[in-house]
Amino acid sequence: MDCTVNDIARAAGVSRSTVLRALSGKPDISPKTRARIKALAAQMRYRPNYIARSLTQGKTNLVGVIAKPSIYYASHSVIEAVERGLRDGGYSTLLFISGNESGTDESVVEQLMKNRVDGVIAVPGAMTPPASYHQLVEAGVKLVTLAGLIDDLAAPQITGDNYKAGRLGAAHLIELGHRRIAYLGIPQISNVGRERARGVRDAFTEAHVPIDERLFTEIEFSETGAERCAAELLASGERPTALLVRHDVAARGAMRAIYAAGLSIPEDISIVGNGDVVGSDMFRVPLTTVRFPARQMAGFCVQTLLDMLRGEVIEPETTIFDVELVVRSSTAPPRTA
Amino acid sequence: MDCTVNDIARAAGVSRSTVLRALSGKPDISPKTRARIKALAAQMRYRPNYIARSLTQGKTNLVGVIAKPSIYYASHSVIEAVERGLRDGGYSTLLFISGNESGTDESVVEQLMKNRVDGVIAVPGAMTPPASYHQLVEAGVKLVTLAGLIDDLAAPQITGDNYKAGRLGAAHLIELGHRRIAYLGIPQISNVGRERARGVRDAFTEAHVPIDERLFTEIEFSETGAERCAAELLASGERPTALLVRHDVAARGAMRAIYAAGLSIPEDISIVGNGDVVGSDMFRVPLTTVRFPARQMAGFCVQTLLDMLRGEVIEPETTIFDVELVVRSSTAPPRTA
DNA sequence: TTGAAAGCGATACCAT
DNA sequence: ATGGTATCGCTTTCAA
Repeated sequence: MDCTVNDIARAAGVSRSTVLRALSGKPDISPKTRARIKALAAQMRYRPNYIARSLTQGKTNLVGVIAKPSIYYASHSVIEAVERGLRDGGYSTLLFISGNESGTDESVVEQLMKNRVDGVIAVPGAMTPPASYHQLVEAGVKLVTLAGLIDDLAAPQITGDNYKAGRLGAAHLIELGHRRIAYLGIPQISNVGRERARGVRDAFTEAHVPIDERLFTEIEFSETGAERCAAELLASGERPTALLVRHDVAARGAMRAIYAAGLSIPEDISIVGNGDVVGSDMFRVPLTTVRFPARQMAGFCVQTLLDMLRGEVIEPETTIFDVELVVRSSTAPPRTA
Repeated sequence: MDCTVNDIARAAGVSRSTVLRALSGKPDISPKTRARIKALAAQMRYRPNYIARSLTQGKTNLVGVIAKPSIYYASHSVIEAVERGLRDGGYSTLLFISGNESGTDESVVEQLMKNRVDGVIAVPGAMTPPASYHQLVEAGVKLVTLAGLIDDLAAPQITGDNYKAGRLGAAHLIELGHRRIAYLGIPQISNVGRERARGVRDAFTEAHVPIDERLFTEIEFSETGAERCAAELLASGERPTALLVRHDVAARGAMRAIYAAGLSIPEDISIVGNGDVVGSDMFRVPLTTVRFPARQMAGFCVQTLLDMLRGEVIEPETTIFDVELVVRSSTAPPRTA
C-alpha cells in the first residue's frame, strides 16, 4: 500500500542508496538524478516510514506525555502547550491520561518504554507511585516532571510554589477575620500536598490561630469529591466560615454544595481556590484564588526536555515558579466580624 | 541500554526462536525451558521493542487523534474518554492539537501517515481543509470523525444534531419574546456551521420573526473572539436583547463583554450557549445551553474505530446524536416585553 | 522441541 | 557519483 525506497529505486532504475542520497539532500549525487528521483518520489507519494527509521536510528522522536484527568490546572491548556512545543521541536506526543486508579502509572510507563519514547513529560498526581518514574530515569529516558514533585528523582522538576500558595490563601482568609477555616487539601502523601499544608499551617501558627484538625481534610481530586466533602463539612455542627480548596475546579464543586445548602458566597461562607483556571473569574461568584503560571511552566518544561533531547546535560534541579493571590469576590469578612 | 531477544538468547544459551516461543506463549516448547527463559527475561528487564514489532507486523497499534484547542465541547474530557477507550482497546494515542492556523491539519495528517498510525480519530473544525482527510482514507488509514462533518468523506462520522441545536436555542429565545437576537455563530463554510445556521433561520422563519443580517455573525472559535464580537454588538446602535452563541466557552467570553458594558444577565440581555460544558451551570449566571452528549459520542466514536481496526467493515455513515435544551438562568423575557 | 534464515524499511559505511 | 551490504529488533516460515 505504501511506497518504499525500494519501489522508487526500482522505478528509477537506480540503487536504494542513490534514492536515499537524493531524498535526504546529501551531497555526492548529480543534480540531474536528484531532481529526477525527487520528482518520482513525489509522484509515487513516497512517505518515509518513521517506524523503520526509528529502528536504525535508535531514536523514535516520540515523547510520552502523562497527564491527569481534566481537572488539573495542568490540564488541557497545558497539554495544548506541551503538544505544540514538542511538535515545533520535532517530536510527536504519545499521550496517556492517568487517573487515580492504582496501577495505571506503572502500566503507562511500561507502555512508554516499550514504545521506546525518547523522552517523557509527566504530570504526577498525589497518588503517583514514584517507582515507575525512577525506573524511567534509570532506563535512560529523558524525563521532566510538571506541576508535581517526586521525591529523590534524578530529573528536572517544574512546579509552582505550593508552600506559598497554601500560605497566601490561608493568610488572606485570616486577615479577613476568619478563624474557622476548613482545608480541603491535597493528600499529604505527595510532596505537593505536604508543602501546601505546611504553608497553610504556618500561616495559622504565625497568626496565632488554633488549627482544628477536624477541618483539615484531604480530598480526592475531583469536582464531585470536593462537593461531597464540602457538603459534609457544612452539615456538621460548627460550620466553617471559610473554605480553602485544593483547586479551582474542586472549588466549583464546593460551590455547588454551598448553594445546595442554601448558603451564599461570600456572605455565609468564603472560598479560596488554587490555580486560577481559565474561567474562574466567571464562576457563579468570581473566585479568589492563587494563580499558578501554568503556561509558562509548561513552556519551560518543554524547553528543558528539548534541551535534554538535544544532548545537553541539564542538572536535575527543581524549578519553582512563583504564585500570586488573585482576590475576587468569593472572599469577605465573616458574618460575625 | 535495552535488552533484546538476542541478549536473552545468548544468556540462556539458546536460539532467538526459542526465546520468542517462550515469551510469546506459543506451543512447541518444553515447560522447563519456557520457565527458565521467562525468569531470565524478567530478570534482565526485557521489554519488547514495539518499534521493531511494528515494522514486521505492518501494524503500529498507534491511533492518531487530531483535536482542537481547549474550548471545543470535544475538548479535554473527550480526549480523556478517547485516550482511555483506545488504551483499553490496545492502542496508544498519538495526539495532535490543530488550531486555526492554516496548514496545520495538512502537516499533522502528513505526520500521522509517516508514523504509520493504524487509525485516526479527528475532530474537524470549521476551518479544517477536507483534502487531507480524504487522503487519509485513500491511503487506507481507518478514520472516524467526531463532532464535526467533512463533506463526502468515506468514513463514519459522529456528530451532534446541529440543526436541532440551532433551532432549539433560537426557538427558546423567540418564545420568551425576544426579537432582536444576535447570532455569534460557527462559520458556514463548514457543514456544522451551515446546519446550525439553518436551524436558527428556520426557527425565526417559522415564528415570522424577521432576520437582521447585521446580527447574524460568524466568529472565530475562541473565548476572546466571542468577547470582542459581543462588545461590538453591544456598542452598536440598536442593541440586541439576546445572544445565541456557538459554544458555552465562547458564551463565557461574551459574558465578560456584557459585564464590562455594565449590563446584567438576563435582565438586560439573555444568552444561550451550546455544549453544556462542565461548569456552565456554575457560570457567573448559570447558562442556558444546548446539551451535546459529548462522552457518549466519544465512546461511540472509539468503539467504531476499534471495530474497524479489528477488521470489521463499517459503513461510512454519519451518526447524529440527539441534543437537548437545558434552561437555566441566563435567559428571560426581554425588558420591554 | 529447537535452530536457521529471510525480511520489514531505512540508514550508514565501505567499495567501486 | 553510484552501488552493495550489514544492521536495527522482531516475526514468520522452513528445516533439522
